[in-house]
Amino acid sequence: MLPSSTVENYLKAIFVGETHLAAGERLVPMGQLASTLGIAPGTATTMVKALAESGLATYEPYNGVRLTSAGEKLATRVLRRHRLIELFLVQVMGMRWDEVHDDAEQLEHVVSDRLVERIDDMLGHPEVDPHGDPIPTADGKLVSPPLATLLTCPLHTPVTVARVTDQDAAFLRFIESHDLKPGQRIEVEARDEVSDAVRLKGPNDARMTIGARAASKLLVTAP
Amino acid sequence: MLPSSTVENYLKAIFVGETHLAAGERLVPMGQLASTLGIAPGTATTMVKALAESGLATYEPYNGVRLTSAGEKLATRVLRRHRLIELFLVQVMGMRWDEVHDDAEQLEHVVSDRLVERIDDMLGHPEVDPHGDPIPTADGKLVSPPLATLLTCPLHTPVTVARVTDQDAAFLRFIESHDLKPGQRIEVEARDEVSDAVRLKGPNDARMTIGARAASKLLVTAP
DNA sequence: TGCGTAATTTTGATTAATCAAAATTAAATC
DNA sequence: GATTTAATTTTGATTAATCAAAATTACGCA
Repeated sequence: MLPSSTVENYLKAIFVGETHLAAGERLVPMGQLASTLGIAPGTATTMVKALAESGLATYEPYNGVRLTSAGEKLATRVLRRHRLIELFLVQVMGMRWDEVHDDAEQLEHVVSDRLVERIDDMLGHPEVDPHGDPIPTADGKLVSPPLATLLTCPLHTPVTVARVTDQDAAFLRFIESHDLKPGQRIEVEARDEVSDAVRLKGPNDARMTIGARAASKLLVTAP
Repeated sequence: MLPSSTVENYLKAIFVGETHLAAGERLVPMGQLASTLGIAPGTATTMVKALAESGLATYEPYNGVRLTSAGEKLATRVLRRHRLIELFLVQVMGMRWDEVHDDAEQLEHVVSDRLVERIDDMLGHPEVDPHGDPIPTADGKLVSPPLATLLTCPLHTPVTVARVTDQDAAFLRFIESHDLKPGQRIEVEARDEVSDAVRLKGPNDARMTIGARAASKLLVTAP
């Protein structure tokens, strides 16, 4: 029984939910799952029980859900397709990086393995998508090196933007227009708790100040 | 309310069903619709009533179904996407013409208008897909010049293969391996009712004999 | 013109995915 | 520790799409 688009979306959401878990936590809460999928809480409960029934997830009532290795395998397959498609749409189809997410969200559920591998070949087996998100290998392996954010990296030290963890189009356009896309060398000059702000020196020594919430979405390579 | 994949498939099936109708007929019979969609007859009846309800089709109980102009418009949009995608998969992705149908069948329901138009631009606004099927324009116009088949074209007269009206992979590979793809110049040398056979002279003066059923699937431009 | 066959429609059920709202459980506060 | 609050689960319904099998209608033919 191959998974429906709905099941694939649940698996993906649980998978990324797990990666956002605080250290030590092991289960994604139902409420979070429901809200990232935009469904009613009761629906999530019902569906997760079904996932557990078919061996794709482990469900602990009132505590949350976690993927089994079978579930993880499927989830990384979906992520692989999604990220390869995003990169394909940018590199080959000439679309902007802020407009490919929705298309990829649909296409990821219908592209054949044959087509995905053609895309992978055509792109030269890339390791990351346009946002810097790592692309799982065909056999489900996903390496995501631990990265600092602009809130945690050292001050006055050049770092390279590696990843932008927000797919919102307006945010992505902001990042692009301020030369903060993955690959750019930047430096944090100051952080201020009170004003909730982070001052940066971008490429060409451009100065800018962004909010802490935005800063936390920019991942950079340690020094 | 945008149409579901299922509705799009019904519209497409009715549309092509209409084109296969004998001259003078106006309605696609339910049985035919059900069998091309691979569903039970009762299901087709139920669904077609719903299509009529939403103004996409005209339904005459016991007689059949026909698209309204609204239904036709949607059907040609789906056909446009399908055919552009098939050509894209062959031309850009380097897939074989006999393996693109199934992918296109899925992709046609999820590609955005933006992506379709990118594909159309990239291909230079093509008029036909790899099988010679005409591609509807963005505003729903579809011109399909009346073509002869290898059963109806004049004997001993060079003609050009224009269209292959069967998506079966094995059949398409046969056509390709005998140099009978759209664009090739060929000539019918003889037809025999009794043996149900058609003798052809292909490119490079290659001789071959094919069955009438196969011959009827090869459309050619009048002399 | 009536009868049998074939096509079509109805009927009753099923599955997947969903919601709203009620009921329950766990956590947090006092 | 008792009580309020927040999260979660249950319950009862709904919608889209489907099937199998029974009932009906139309059509060809003798």
